[in-house]
Amino acid sequence: MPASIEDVAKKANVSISTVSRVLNRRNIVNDKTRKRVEIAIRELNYRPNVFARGLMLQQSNILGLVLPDLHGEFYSEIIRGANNKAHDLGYQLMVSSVGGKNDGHSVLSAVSNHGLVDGIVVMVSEIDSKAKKTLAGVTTPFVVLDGQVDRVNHDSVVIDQRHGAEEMMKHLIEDRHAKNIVFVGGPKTNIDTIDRLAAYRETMRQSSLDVDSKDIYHLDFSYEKAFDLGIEKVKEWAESEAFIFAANDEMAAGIIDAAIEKNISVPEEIRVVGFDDTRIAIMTRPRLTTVHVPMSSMGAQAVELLCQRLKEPERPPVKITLHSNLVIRESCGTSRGASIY
Amino acid sequence: MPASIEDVAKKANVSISTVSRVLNRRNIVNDKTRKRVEIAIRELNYRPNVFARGLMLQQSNILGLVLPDLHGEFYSEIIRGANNKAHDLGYQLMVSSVGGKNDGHSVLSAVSNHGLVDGIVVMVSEIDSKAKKTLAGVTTPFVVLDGQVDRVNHDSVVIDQRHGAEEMMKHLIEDRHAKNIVFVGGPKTNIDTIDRLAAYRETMRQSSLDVDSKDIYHLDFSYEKAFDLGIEKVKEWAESEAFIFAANDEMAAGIIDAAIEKNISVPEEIRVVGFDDTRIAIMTRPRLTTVHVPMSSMGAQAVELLCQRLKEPERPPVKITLHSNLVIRESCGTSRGASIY
DNA sequence: AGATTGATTGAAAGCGCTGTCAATTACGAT
DNA sequence: ATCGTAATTGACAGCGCTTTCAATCAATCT
Repeated sequence: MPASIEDVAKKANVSISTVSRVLNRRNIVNDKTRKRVEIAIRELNYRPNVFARGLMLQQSNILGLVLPDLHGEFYSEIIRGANNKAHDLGYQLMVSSVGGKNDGHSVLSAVSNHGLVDGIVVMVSEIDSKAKKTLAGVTTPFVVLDGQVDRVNHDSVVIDQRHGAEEMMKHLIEDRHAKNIVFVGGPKTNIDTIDRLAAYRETMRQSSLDVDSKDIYHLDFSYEKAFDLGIEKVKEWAESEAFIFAANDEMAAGIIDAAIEKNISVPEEIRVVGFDDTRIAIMTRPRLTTVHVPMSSMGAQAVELLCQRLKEPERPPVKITLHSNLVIRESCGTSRGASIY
Repeated sequence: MPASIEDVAKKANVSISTVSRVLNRRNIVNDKTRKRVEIAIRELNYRPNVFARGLMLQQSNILGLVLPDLHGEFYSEIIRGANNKAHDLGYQLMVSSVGGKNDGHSVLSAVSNHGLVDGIVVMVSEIDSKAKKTLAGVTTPFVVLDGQVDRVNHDSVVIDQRHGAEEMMKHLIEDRHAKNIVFVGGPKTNIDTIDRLAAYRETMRQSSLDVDSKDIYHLDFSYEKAFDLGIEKVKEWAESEAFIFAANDEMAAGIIDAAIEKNISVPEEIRVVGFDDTRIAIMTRPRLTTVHVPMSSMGAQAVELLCQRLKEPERPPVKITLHSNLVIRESCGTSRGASIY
C-alpha cells in the first residue's frame, strides 16, 4: 500500500538507484534530478521501508533498554533520559522489563538475538551467575547500566553509590553525632542494596561504631513494607535515639509516616534519611535528607556510550562513573544548607 | 555473521523451503526431516532475521506507544501496563515521548510511517487541529488513549473522568458541605484539565453554587507551582473555608505542604483533594482524598484493543471507557470508609 | 576532430526470508 | 506391474532497498 522506491522512481522518471542516492547521499546527484526526485517523494509521501533497509544495512536504528522493572520514579527517569538521548542521536528506544511475569532471560534474548536492535542498554539489579551467562551469550553490542558486572570487560555506566552513601554516613556520624544507625535496605541480593550496605558497614567500622545485625533490615523498597516496619519499631528507635538510613526515598517516606502515625516526631525523636533523591524526597514532611542519584543522566549516558560503541566497535571498553551526592534537607535535624525543593 | 536460513538448510541437508516450513508450520514436514532441521537450528544458534521476515510479512510484532511526556508516575504506569500486555500478546513495545525537545509531529510520523511498528497507541494530551491532522495522516493502525478525539471514528480507550470528578464534587458538596471550591488545574488546553473542570462547573451549577473565575487556576501539574500558589493563597483559603480540588495528586501535595508551611492545618482549616490516586496520595499527611484512575489498565487495554484491531482490520471502531472513582482518605475531613493505603 | 576525463545515471545482483507451484516420493489400490 | 493419490520436498520469484559496475554524456584537452 505505501509507496515504494520504485513508485518514486517511475514518478520522477529516474531509476531506483537514483532515488536511493538522493535518499542517502544527496550530494552526488545532479541538482535538477534531485529536485525532481524530492518532489516525487513528497507527493507520494514516500518513506523508505525499514525492513528492506534493515535487511541491506543490517541495522535498524533501534536501541533496546532492558530494565529489571518499570515501577517507580527511578526507572521512569532512566527511561526518560535514555529516550531523549536516543532521539537526539537519531535512534528509537525499545523498552523491556525483565521483572514481573516476564522471564528475564527470554526477554533479554528476545530483544537481543532477534537482531532487531542495534544495541542494548541492560540494567541488571541482581547479578547472579545465570544473568552473567545470559549476558555472555548476547551478540548484540550492549552496555551495562548500574550493574557491577565484575570482570566482565564491557562498556558500563555505574553510579558511585559508595561515595554518596559514605558521605551520608559521615554526615550522620560527624555532623549529627549519630551513634546508632539502622539500615533499611532492599532485597539482600539487590546490587544497590549491597553497595549501600557495604558503605554503611565500612563507615561504621571506620568510626568504631558497632553494627548490630538486628539493625539491618531487608525489605523490598516499598513504602508499605517500610511503613509496617516503622509502626513496629519506631518507638524502640526513638528510645535508642536511632538514625534510620533507608536505601531509597520511598521506604524513608514510609518510616516517617509510621512515625507520625505513632506520634513520634521527625527529626526530633527519630531521624530518617533516604536515597535516590526522587520527588518523594521533597514531598515528605520533613523533607528528606537523601543522596542524589542522577537517574535520567544514567539513561542518557548509557545510550550515549552505546552509540559511541556502535560507531567504533573496536574501541576498548569504557566505564563511566556517575557521582551521587548528599542532599541535606530536614529529615535528619536542623539543616545546614538545606534546599527548599 | 549470524547463521542464515541457508546455513541451516545446508547443515540439515534440506532446502531452505523446508527450514522455513519447520519454522512456521512445523506440522507439515516429515518428522525425521524436522528433527534434523531442528538440530541444525540449535547447533547454529540460528534466529530468523527480523528484517527479512518483516520484509516478506510486512509486520514486525512491534507496537509503538507515543506519550505526551515521560515525566511522573502517571505515564510510567501506563508504560508498565502497556508493556506487560504487549509482552503477553507476543509484541515488543517501543516508547516515544512527544514532549520535551522532540517535535511531536515528527516523532509521531517517525514511529508510524516508518512502517516499523504494526500499530500505535497514541496518547494526546492536547488536541488541537494540528494534532488531528497529524493523526489523520497516519496510515498505521492506531488507538487513541485518553484523548477526546471528537468525531474521529477510531478505536479508543478513555477514562470517564467526568464521572470520578463529579463523584468527588458531590462528595465535597453533599458530604462535606462545601460551599467554596477552588479548582487548581493543569494547562488550559490540556484535555484532562478540560474534562475535570467541566465536571467542576457542571456540579457547581447543579448545586446552585457560584463559580468565581478567580477560583480557577491553571498551573502545570507540578508540585512546585502548586506549592508556590499555596504559599500565596492558603491563608485566604482558610479564611473562606475553602475546599481545594487539584487536578492531580502532585499539585494537591504541593498545596498541602504549603499549608503546613504556613501553619494552616489540613483538613481542619483547608481541605485539599487530588486526582489520579498515584502513590503520592498515600504519602502525604493527611493522605489524599482523590479520584482513582486506573493508569496501568489504560495502557494494557489500549494495547489489547490495538492487537484486536490488528487481527480484525475491518471491525468497526470500539471505544472502551474506563471508570474513575472516588477514594476517600483524610485530606478532606474525617473519613468515611477511608483506606489506609 | 579525436581522445580523455569526470560527472551522472541505470542495470542488476543480492540481503534473508516466505510462499507458490511443480517435482518427487511413498504407498495402497487396481 | 501400473496407476492414482497424498505426502513431502525443492526451485524460484519476489518483498524494497543499497551498492557495485558499467554505460552514457558532456566537457576538457591534445
